[in-house]
Amino acid sequence: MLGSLHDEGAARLSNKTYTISDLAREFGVTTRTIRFYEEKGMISPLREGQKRLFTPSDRVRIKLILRGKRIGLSLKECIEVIDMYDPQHNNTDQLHSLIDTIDSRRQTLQQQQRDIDDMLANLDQIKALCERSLSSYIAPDQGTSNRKKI
DNA sequence: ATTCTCACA
DNA sequence: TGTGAGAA
Repeated sequence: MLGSLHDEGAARLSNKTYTISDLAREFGVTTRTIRFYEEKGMISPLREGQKRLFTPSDRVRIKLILRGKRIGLSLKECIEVIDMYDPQHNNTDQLHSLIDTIDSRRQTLQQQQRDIDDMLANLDQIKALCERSLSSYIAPDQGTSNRKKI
């Protein structure tokens, strides 16, 4: 937020950079997570000594990774989509590929929904069995139960 | 505050 | 797909 004048080397070429904690804060993830993505080859921040320097482009990549994650894409799927982006062209290939990935995701989700519906139905069925079983026990004799103690 | 590595779910 | 601990 604050234009920083206190960084000797960093800001002189109008090259904005971010520290790992800058981006972690901005995106609401831990620094650990960002390092993890780097380890997976999803981003390649510059180095200044040991410190990572993230460029605006790294920042966008992280934003896209997180966006993909939100719709349930695997990290691998996120990369596949992102790496297909080519600023020089139409990116119709990328878009078609993304649509395929989304369709695939929908299929998985719908199958899971069917599985859940199925389990829910089974649950209800077994519960009904239990309740029938219980009522067959207490039905014969309800009057003289044991609640007169105290 | 950041980095790395190893372990762990 | 990440998190936590310990050391530098």
